[in-house]
Amino acid sequence: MTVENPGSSDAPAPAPSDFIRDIVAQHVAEKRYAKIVTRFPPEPNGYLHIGHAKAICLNFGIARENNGQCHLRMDDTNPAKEEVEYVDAIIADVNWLIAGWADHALGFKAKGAKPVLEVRDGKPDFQIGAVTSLPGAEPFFASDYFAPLYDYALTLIKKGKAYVCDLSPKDTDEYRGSPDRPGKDSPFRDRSIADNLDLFTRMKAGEFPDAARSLRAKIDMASPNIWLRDPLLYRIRHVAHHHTGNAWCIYPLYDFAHCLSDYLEGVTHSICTLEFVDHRALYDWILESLELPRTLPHQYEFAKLIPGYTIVSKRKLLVLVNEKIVSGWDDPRMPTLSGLRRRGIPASALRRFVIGTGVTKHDSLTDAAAFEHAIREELNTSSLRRLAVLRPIKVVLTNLAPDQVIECEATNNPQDEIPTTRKIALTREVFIESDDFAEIPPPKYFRLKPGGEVRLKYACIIKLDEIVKDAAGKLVELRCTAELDTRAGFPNSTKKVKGTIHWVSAAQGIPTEVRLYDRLFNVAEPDADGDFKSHVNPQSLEVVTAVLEPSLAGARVDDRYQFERLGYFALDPKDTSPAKPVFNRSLTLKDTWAK
RNA sequence: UGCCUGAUGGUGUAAUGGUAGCACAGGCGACUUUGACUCGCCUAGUCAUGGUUCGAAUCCAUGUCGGGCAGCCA
Repeated sequence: MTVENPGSSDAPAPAPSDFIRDIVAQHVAEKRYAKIVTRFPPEPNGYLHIGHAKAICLNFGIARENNGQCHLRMDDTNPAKEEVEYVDAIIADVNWLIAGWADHALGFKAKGAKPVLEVRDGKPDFQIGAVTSLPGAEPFFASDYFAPLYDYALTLIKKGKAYVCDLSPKDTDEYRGSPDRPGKDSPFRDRSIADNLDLFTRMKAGEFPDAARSLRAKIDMASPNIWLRDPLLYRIRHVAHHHTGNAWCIYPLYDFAHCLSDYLEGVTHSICTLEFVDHRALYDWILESLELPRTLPHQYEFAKLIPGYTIVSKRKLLVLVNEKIVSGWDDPRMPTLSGLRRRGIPASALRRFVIGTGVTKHDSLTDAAAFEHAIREELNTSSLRRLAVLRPIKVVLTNLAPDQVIECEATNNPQDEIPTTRKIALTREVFIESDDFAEIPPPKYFRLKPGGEVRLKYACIIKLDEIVKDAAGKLVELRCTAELDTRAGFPNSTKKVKGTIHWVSAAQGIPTEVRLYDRLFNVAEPDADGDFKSHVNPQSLEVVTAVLEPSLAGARVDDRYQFERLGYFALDPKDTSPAKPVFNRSLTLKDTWAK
């Protein structure tokens, strides 16, 4: 996935400055690079989540702001964990998240384009095929570089900087020492270059079983930095790879593959999270040891986003999926991009949030309220107001004839500069929210109560006359009088009552199902005690019956709605059918009364 | 007890030797045919101790506390 940035009159909004952007800006001022190139390199072993959104916005954002390019690259060097399903999901998620930036040309390369190995100054060099814009574009794959990577390994061996080691995984561990105790040299460390070349070639040829041998960098077994204690570069794995099939039985490890993939793609700024700080010395060592002809990339690290009330570890999210605690990776309660998308969260809100958290070098827990605020800010301006009643109770307006229909005008979005309206029908029988009636009201209850008055939004004020119950004492209906002269345009239209509630005509409403989501966990740091499963919020999903105003029959998956006084809702893209719309609640409205 | 790295209101951040600011959250009030939105006001902070300096969140020293690193994972 790479696309040249053609520049645009629609310049990106000024991004808040941060220490990485400051570094890039300085490099641009120095004209250190011909073009700024970044990359977003997920391993396709799971779905992208909100933490990745930050890395995506950072990398694609920096490229965009500097007229550069950002590559979506599958960091697929471990075939045992990776699947095509994940590759496809990652592509879809990235496309969704940066869709609003697509005109700025980011990240995909021409379909089928492969890097081309060249020789420059007697050394192997590498050129990416032409980059292009969508459609038909595809992401980069680290596995596309297996051949040149193998050649670089050979070069390292020839320089005496790498050797084939026969130590078992267990012994390798043993020899590595510990943080406060130096390691000791492998007995195979001083093999001749010829032997190493022979052995490594045979490793590639498949002569040895898994883990029988490995290729290691020859650095320093006593280094205080553990990652410099002769780290493994290649391991033997007789397993098919999702992208390269059975072409290889040796696979490079992250540290070897990553820096060289960056180099091959012409990446200038390789931005990753803090846990790789210790790896930077190795990143540089490999690149420098190879004495490469072109400008080298450099690694910069930032603190990952840790949102409250959820978990983002792929391994643990997988547990939620496998143990069916959620319905799948795209369950609307999941912090995955696909889950958030299905829940109805706009990509723009996610971008607004992650950009707003800033970029620093210290870990921090981000308040869930900050995310919710970003979502409401987006949705408040863009969503269509509609009336929908959850857990309905029936109200009979006794002074209306059974077939009487009173047309009322409702505003579609009061935030619009010139708001449009639609017609809704007031009929003798309507539904109201059961929460909007209390037989024994708490203090300061503004809604419907015995002897009380309340306004039906966009219609008129009603007065409660009688509460009808069945033999068992269960509420059957509320009998009220409609004060028709309090409608808009009538003499008493300005009459004030404390409460205004929403409603839907019983005759015209659409009965359906609405899914109410809440936080998946009931504590801010679910895994603080290592037992996240015990903190799952049992009320994170509630399915309720609802009645929707008739215009919602034409609801579209891409539209966002605010059910007035309830929150923001969107059609569930999976479970909605023409016969039955299913709405997901993306988020409630802010509710100061609930406190 | 090795190496790396960090510390600013409750939370997230800005200030790059010169008035500690912004946002979220919280509180009070105004407005309101959404207890929403919007608007106004308020609460609250530089880890500690020294030093350099006319002046320190920023530079230096020491300490304290936190995070990361010992996969043939990324």
